[in-house]
Amino acid sequence: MTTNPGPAPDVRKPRYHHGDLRDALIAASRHLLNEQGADDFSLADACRVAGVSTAAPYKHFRDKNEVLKELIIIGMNELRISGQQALQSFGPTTLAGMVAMGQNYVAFAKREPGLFRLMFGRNPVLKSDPAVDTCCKTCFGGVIQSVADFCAANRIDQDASTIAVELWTFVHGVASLAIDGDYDKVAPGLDTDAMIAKTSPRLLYMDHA
Amino acid sequence: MTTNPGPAPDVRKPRYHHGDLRDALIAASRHLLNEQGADDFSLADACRVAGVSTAAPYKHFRDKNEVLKELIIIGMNELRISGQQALQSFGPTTLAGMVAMGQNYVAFAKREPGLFRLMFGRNPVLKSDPAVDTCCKTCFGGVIQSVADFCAANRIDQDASTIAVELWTFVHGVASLAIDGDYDKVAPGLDTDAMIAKTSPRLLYMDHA
DNA sequence: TGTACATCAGTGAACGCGCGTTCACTGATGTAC
DNA sequence: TGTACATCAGTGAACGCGCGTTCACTGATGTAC
Repeated sequence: MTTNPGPAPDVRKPRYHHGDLRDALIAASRHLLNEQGADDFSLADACRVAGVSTAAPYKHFRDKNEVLKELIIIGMNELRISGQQALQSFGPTTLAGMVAMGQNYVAFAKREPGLFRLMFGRNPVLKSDPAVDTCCKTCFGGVIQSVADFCAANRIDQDASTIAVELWTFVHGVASLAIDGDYDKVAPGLDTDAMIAKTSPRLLYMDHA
Repeated sequence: MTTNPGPAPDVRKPRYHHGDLRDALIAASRHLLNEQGADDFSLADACRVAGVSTAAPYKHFRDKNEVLKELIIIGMNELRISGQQALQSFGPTTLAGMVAMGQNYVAFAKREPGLFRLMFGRNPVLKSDPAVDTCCKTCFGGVIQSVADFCAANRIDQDASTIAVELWTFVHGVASLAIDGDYDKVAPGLDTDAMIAKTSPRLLYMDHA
């Protein structure tokens, strides 16, 4: 705001008050989650990355699960929004838009494999949280609505939510096998974007259109 | 063999020598894996189930990873064999056979979710083991060969291994979303067998046959 | 058939480790006067 | 503008816990004589 803001506080030197530890811990946790896997993640590691003591998080989060819950919500929102953007960029009722949304799903998983596994892995304690639950349903519901719109616009005479679940299932399979390294065993270097583009028309009953 | 074998050793009473601890530990580990999740599995738990001290496994396995590796190999073999059986029971080049193989894959995952996640989850240390690697490739390769045979017999003019990977991807997506409870959020009570039966013809280019 | 002995599958106690969480504390910051 | 004080985000030491693994041992079993 001012032209001469004075000497900025030296950010390199650790200060007693971090200033934005909450966000820093979320960022550190997210980074570690993706870097070293969802199973091995420890809050203590995140503290080390953020440069604070292991007791510091408890000033901002009730416990470790609160951090993980927030990460799930953040991830679900980002996945939903980026999916909608991918869809809109090609037109919400176009095959290309559907393909882009699927490719975006897999790109997200590849970019943030640990976060993706946290979001979709079995974890009843985290997923039964009302805020998390709502967020997941909003994300998945958005996909289904998009496919429903597509079906209506393209006069596809099938139950839209059935097709949506099938499409979701397929791209989720792609994402899972890709980030878990299972494709490497039998189809190394597989072009998952191409596979999604090739498969989507069949799943959407547009193979012979 | 004898008509009067004499008093059998009381199996209920724990003996000093277990007799078949190796198999018992594998069985206990498998049970716990499926019961309480792959992430939380501990060898100490398996020892408790088997009724031995936590040092006992080291007479039969080098370390915990050796147990997990063996479980992956066992699971992969069972999955491969049961898949072939499902296929054969309907005829190896029939659509019904393909569907049955896919349904068998998902049934396996639902029956043994922990083992399934261990088999397919990211775990470079375990999966880089030569025996495990070979076993995985044999299992996946068998599926691809089966789909190739199907394509050849049904004069499907597409690359068989591409179709095989697509089919595998889809059923893997079904299995993952089912056992991780993600379907529950948006499609509770989903009939996954029906979905596989409904989707397979499209994936196999037999929709309008 | 009975005895001495080698084998080795089990024990149980101990180790070091890293974790999540708690606790009394400390010191930087903002505000009231 | 300067000072007293409340606030509260941080510290660091400690806790209990369960884990994987090692170790010297023990006792059941099979075999040689």
